[in-house]
Amino acid sequence: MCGKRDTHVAHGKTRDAIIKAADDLFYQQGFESTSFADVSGAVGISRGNFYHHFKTKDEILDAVIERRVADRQAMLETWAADSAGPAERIKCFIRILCVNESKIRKYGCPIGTLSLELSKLDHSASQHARGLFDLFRTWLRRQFEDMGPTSLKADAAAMHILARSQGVATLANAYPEEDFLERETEQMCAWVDRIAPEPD
Amino acid sequence: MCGKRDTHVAHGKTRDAIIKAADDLFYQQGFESTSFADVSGAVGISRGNFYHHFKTKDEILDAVIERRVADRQAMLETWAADSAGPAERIKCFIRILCVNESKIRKYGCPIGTLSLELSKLDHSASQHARGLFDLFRTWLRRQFEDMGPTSLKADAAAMHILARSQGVATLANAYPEEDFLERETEQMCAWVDRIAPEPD
DNA sequence: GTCTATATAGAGATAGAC
DNA sequence: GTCTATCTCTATATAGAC
Repeated sequence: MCGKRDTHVAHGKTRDAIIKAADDLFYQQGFESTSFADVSGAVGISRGNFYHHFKTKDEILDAVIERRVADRQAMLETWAADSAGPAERIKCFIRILCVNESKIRKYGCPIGTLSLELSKLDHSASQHARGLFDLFRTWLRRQFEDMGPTSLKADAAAMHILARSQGVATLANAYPEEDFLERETEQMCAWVDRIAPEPD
Repeated sequence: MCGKRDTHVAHGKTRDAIIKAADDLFYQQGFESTSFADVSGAVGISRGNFYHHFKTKDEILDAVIERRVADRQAMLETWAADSAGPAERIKCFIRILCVNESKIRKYGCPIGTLSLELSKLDHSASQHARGLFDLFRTWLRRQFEDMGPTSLKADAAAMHILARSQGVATLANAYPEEDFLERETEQMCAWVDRIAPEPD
């Protein structure tokens, strides 16, 4: 109809500000321990105003997940556009651990920690949050497929890289003082090179 | 003085029952979202009685962590006693993922999820909880040392195995339907064999 | 040691004025 | 669209009887 904007609701600066603030706070403090007061305080609006934009806390959560999906999707597209081959693209993924090192040390992985928290809360948005993993899984699988025949199935390789990234993030959070994050990412990159078939 | 019991307070069946119930609930629901009502309900006592045993919620948390430490320590000692060489012992560690598969799928790793939650809550018991990781890290390091000269430093190898276990647990929680847990643990065992020096 | 109140604070959520 | 005021529920924690 009016071009670019295909998503249902995107109106309002305040709404976007709420989502942005909630995104940060959910990451830093966790979903459950972040209150409306925290978010509205961060945005600089009253608690009452809140409910004009979101009827429930779960609605904000959904919006935050959507925001994260859009953000990561854009990131993946950038890598796909910028990098030479599939191996190099996969290494881009691995290196976000280094790029976001300080945040990961403080708060862990934004996707993994949210997934675990919602799982424990037995929250209905658990599946929605898993879509974030799906995004990376599918993208990684695609890259491994593009590599040609590898020793491991493309999806298994994708899950392997995902799992190792998650583990590194969790331990980097528990042991923030280590240089272990860099060491592990290098090992992971070496692993990618090892399973990649030699170029003709 | 009276032999075995060297820890300060161990009196009381009710106290132990509270710790046990809290341990389970903290694992299943998370620390923050577990209320006194939940725990006292599970034990079958009144909320008021609670405060005769624990003055604050943080005190229960400390007791739960202590309980987990003791439990894991006993487990490690069993493996050290039962298994032939260091490589076999390390594989015992790796295989707890399989042994506890159904719980891990539902709730993740009890150590990793607690560590991440307390980290996000910026909770003072965060360091205490890291002691659980330390336990495994030190034990694993010891096993790698006992292997003789390996391609990786013993502590780096220990952290590597810890990280991969954490990652597998997180993804197994997000994707409970996969047989990916088994595949990954086999890969990890193969990795251990690969870095182990050949027996003379 | 266990119970029944109760105090207090904070959460999510609503109503209605501007 | 934003505000203040308020409702309701639940959480941790306390007091005091048995």
